[in-house]
Amino acid sequence: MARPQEFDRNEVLKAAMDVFHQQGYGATSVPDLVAATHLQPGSLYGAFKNKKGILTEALCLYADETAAYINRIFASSDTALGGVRKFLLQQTDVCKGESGRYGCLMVNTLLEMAPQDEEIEELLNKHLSRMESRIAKQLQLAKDQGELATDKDPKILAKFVMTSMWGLRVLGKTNPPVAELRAVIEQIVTNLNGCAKPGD
Amino acid sequence: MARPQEFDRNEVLKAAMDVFHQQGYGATSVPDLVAATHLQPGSLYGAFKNKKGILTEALCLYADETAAYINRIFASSDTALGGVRKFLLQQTDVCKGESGRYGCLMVNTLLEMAPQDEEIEELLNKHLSRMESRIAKQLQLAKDQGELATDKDPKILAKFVMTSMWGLRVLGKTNPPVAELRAVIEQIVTNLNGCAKPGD
DNA sequence: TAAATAGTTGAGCGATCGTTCAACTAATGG
DNA sequence: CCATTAGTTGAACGATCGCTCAACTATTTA
Repeated sequence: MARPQEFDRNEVLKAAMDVFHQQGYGATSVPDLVAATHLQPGSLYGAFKNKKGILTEALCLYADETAAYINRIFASSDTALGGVRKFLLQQTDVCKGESGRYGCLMVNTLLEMAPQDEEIEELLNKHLSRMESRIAKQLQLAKDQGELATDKDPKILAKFVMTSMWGLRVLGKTNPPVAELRAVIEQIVTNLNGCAKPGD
Repeated sequence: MARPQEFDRNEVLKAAMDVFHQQGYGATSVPDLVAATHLQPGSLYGAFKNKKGILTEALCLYADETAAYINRIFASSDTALGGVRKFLLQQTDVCKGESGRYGCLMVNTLLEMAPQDEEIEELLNKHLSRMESRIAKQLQLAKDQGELATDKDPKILAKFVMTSMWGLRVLGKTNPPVAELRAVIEQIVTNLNGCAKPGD
């Protein structure tokens, strides 16, 4: 085995992820990453091949964290449809304030790099569609349990939820008053409620 | 007056705007701009001060074109609310295909540069809120003409329309099948229809 | 404990970045 | 028609970019 690595790979990735999240990929220099991770260029390149390799793994970490976040929300909801509603309502906190101004790392990176960088584009589409599938699954569950009107398509609704969330992430970038953010989200949730089975 | 400029300032800006739109600000080099505008660095810097100056004016041009586009749609609609509906439905064409993958220059730039670059952030917020005001004005008109339920706030609805549009621009980046794009837009328009005065 | 292996260090590489400017060119004004 | 003014040119500047690698260090194996 010889000499072992002195750093925790996940800690390093978390630090790199934060820098990419706050500054974007292009605006983040290798010296920035060196400062954030406390690793010298050689170690960084030894562990991740190159700058894009660091981004790739940081995106996977971010996607995993997001997936875990969604699962937590769905798990803590009384009804299936209520879980999706809760997810949207939680976007108030996600999008408000200083953290809201950093937006979503996946959306930021998609807009910065696609369609120029096909590799990153493909990776992001994979992560995003995984997220969409999780929401679609939840909506299918809602439908199975009779919470959703029978003429609604969970897959389309999941796409709508994703699209709404993306829009909210952009809205968060404009540093809006929390009241406005909440009002827009309520408008979106109203739409979702309109898809519920009449009488519920 | 001495020697006159040999180039058409608007043509040059249009060319620069296209490059920024397709590649993003950071990924666009000055040689890229030189190639696209057919101006030498000296002329470019003489006319626009620096790279960011070019972006600034390109953003203004883009915002003006967008404003003109919205006005055209609103002017060609029978009813006020129908204009907003038409605007959303038109996003199918805006977001689909190759051009859809370039997204919205304003959203792209906002996500790339804010909150790091406060100057660009402020400029974009100005352009975007001008657009939002135009939509709010149209929705107020709809309300005045009794097309909108009396408990609806045109300003909030305008924010909702903007947010939906941003989400759709991100969706366009993922290169979705046109049918999916249309289905999501229909879901959004359904929401807007739910705000119409009952019985219309 | 010596040889082998793997990780760390940071100076420095070539390439490219945004920008400048001296030389040149074309118009205007006296 | 020459001096003045303004625009164009493109080579070249210093800064910074992403990245490499020889020297060094720590750990394992024989």
